[in-house]
Amino acid sequence: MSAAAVFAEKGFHGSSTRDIAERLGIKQGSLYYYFKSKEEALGEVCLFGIEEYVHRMQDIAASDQPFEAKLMATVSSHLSSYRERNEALKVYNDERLYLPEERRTKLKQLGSQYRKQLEGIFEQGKESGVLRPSLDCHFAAQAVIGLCNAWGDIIVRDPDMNIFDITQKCIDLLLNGFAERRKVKRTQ
Amino acid sequence: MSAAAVFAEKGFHGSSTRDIAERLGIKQGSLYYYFKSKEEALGEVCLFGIEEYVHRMQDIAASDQPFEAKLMATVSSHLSSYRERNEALKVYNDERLYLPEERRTKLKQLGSQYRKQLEGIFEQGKESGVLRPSLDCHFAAQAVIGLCNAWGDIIVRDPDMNIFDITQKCIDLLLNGFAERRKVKRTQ
DNA sequence: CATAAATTCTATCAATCTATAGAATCCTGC
DNA sequence: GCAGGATTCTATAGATTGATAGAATTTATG
Repeated sequence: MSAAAVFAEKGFHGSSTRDIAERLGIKQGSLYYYFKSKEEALGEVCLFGIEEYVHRMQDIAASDQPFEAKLMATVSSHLSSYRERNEALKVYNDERLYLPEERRTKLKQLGSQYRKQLEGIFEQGKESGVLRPSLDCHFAAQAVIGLCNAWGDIIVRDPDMNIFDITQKCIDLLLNGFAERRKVKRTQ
Repeated sequence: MSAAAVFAEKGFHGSSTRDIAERLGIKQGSLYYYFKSKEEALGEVCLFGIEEYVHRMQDIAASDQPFEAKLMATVSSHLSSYRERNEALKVYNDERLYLPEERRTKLKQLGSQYRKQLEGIFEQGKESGVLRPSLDCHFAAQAVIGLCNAWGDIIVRDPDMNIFDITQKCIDLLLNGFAERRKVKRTQ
């Protein structure tokens, strides 16, 4: 379903049904064989984008890996999904608020499921002693999502960007921050 | 100029000139006494948003403060600008790409000026020994901007959010990350 | 008050939009 | 090759859009 590409490029209100039909190689009227309305099409694109996204997170959260590996997998999956030009995720991020309330309930549920699972990963990191006990896991999860989406937007517009490099730097920021560590002797 | 509020809520293409006029308390046709076109109105809103934003950064960068204070001021200024419902900044972030190339040159210049000044602040942090010498200042600046915009979007939608709390946590993330520090003895 | 300038209004045009209806075409299985 | 469903087409309705023109009104200035 390649209406996603048009919505991603021009936004929901900026995309006419003619634009979408042209991308699909059919005429405008033929669209309504597939969709009851343009709004329904947006709903399906958003759902497709978030579903793929959530499924990957489910696999990561359920896997038997240490915290660091899960965080790495999360960031890597999130960023590479933009490189693969998964326009649907961008559409979910940018256009879902234009959907009427009834059409957003499923999206909201999936979105908060994703966030909660990411929070769970941070809880695991705390329990294993890798993360500070005082860490606000809700803040942490939102920060990861926000950071990845921001870099995702940059990646989408610059195909020459080195995703592996950015992934590494994001992980490093999330774990260690930018500050210099003082020279230390370990006590244990 | 309160077209900003309409653009921020409904997006550029989702806002009709009638919507904008209604918010201003005038009739649709009267708009064109002020704007040559709807696009020109968007350009002015974007410019207003980024200009205020850049001016604050200029003051911070030029000020005589240590690195940590400048970083704090940057994040604080960025986040509180969303609390003050500076819709124009949101419009700049979300809608500027719908402007034709010629109208975007000034915006691009201001945007990269902001980013460069923020990079300069990180350079200062490196020179003063607070930040790691290996830090990629371009990455760092983009990360700060992305993180603040992501939290800005959340703040705009939830007026009960504690901005001071978020500012603190963002600074803490940027400087120290989420990981636990091992127990250490300082050698110096 | 009178004149001019600034501002807003009404009315309207031409273009574009979403959506529908029914005809035309394509594909599949017998 | 023919029947029938699936898919696409054309044509069009009805609403909304951005923008313009000129009249009406308000505001400022002498």
